[in-house]
Amino acid sequence: MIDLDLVRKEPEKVEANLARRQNPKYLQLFADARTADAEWRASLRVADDLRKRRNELSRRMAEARGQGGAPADLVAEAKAIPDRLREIEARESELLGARDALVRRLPNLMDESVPFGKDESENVVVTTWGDPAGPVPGLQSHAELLEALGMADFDRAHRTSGSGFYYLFGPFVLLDLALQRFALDLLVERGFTPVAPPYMLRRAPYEGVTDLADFENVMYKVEGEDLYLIATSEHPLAALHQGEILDEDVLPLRLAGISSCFRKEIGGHGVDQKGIFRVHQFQKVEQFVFCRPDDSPKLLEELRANAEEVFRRLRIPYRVVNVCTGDLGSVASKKFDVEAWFPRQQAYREVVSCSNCTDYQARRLGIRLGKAGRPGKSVPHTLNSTAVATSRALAVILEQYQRPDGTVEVPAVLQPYLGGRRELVPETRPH
RNA sequence: GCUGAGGUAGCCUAGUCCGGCAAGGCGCCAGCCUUGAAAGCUGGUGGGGUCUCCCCACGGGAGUUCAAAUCUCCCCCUCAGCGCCA
Repeated sequence: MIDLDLVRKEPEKVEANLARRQNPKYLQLFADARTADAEWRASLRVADDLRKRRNELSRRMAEARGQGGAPADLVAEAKAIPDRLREIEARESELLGARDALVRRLPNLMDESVPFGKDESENVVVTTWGDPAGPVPGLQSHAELLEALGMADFDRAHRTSGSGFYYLFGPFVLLDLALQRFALDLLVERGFTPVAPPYMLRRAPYEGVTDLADFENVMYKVEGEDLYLIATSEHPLAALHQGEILDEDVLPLRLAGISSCFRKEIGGHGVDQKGIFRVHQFQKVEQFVFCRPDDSPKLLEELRANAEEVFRRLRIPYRVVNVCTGDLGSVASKKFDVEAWFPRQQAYREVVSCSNCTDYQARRLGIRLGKAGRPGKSVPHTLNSTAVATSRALAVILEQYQRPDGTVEVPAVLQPYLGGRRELVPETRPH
């Protein structure tokens, strides 16, 4: 949620920022929000005047209580107020509800360095690392390869759970765990605290952290409970300090979340239909930060550097793009994507998303900055970035480290986590 | 799941039985005092507005009433005990 005070005091600035999104619906939303706010404030004055009169009369009647009672005309006036007030207050709360609903739907204000563009094709490449290999004849898709290795079963998973699910087996499961532990160790080395969060959240905190428009499309709801499966550990990490006052002196808080992630909407199909690239469930190690407002640009670079380091150590070629105005979601103020090179597809595909959400999530979650136990008026900033999502990273490893004979080299940095195992070779499962 | 106790400002608490301007403490801020600090003293310390004044705010909502933290109803959450359980 953006700062209502800013909407009132510097509407031109907010409007200009929203205009860069090139989506007329936001400008309309903004205009509607301002109108609703003005109407609510006008209505509030009328109600305030009436409440003032009621309080006056009420006070005088209390004073007159022991002295023969209040004059009849006062009583008559007082008795007439509640009905009128009920009507005005109903209108007032309706206007306030409408105002809040509109304001909450406004997207975050974008950082000035976000490049102007219409969609993801206009994201701006800011860094490239490694050599993107040319086409390799006979290179198998990660799904085919996994099945040939005997380390995944997609058909049975589709039967038991539907498409977008998978069974993994044997050493590949250990590789998944190795990747998580590798990323987590890297973050711990850099001052992050590992966090194992709840995998389900109530709706109220969830509304604080996500784009509400996406909510119903993405979230799995637990039937009969006010609980939703998390789409990323970013969400419970952000909600960790819901309603609290964070002491400036303890910031920044660097958290490394580790969890399974659950998503209903998994996007397009085609080349990814089978496999682990687009799935309903995957593991992710996530970086999350609460910080002072001034520090968030610097921390965005820090998170991005950590994410890049994961892929450098894995020796996976990648590039980083600065996500343009037309492709930026509604929560982030600025976002980098790290895109790994998938040789079979001859394309860079997103493996990391690294965002500065400024005060947008924190304000919705009712988190305030404070000092020495005293609440202040400002709101901390939050940032998040993938360290590694194992589904995507494993998919790219299977393409990059695949050998012509159908075996797979284990990336050097992961070997210590696998007891020194250096390759994946076909296995016969006893079932 | 059952039973019980709770939810009041940044924190802790009183007020609820019996309706009438939300009291006190801690912490924090400012001033005085001091070589400096502590202590002490004085004042301030939720949100909003048409800002010497007024309105709102006691978990949320509805109701009764001239008037609700207080009475009635519904709901939410937390804790404790019991039950179940990897």
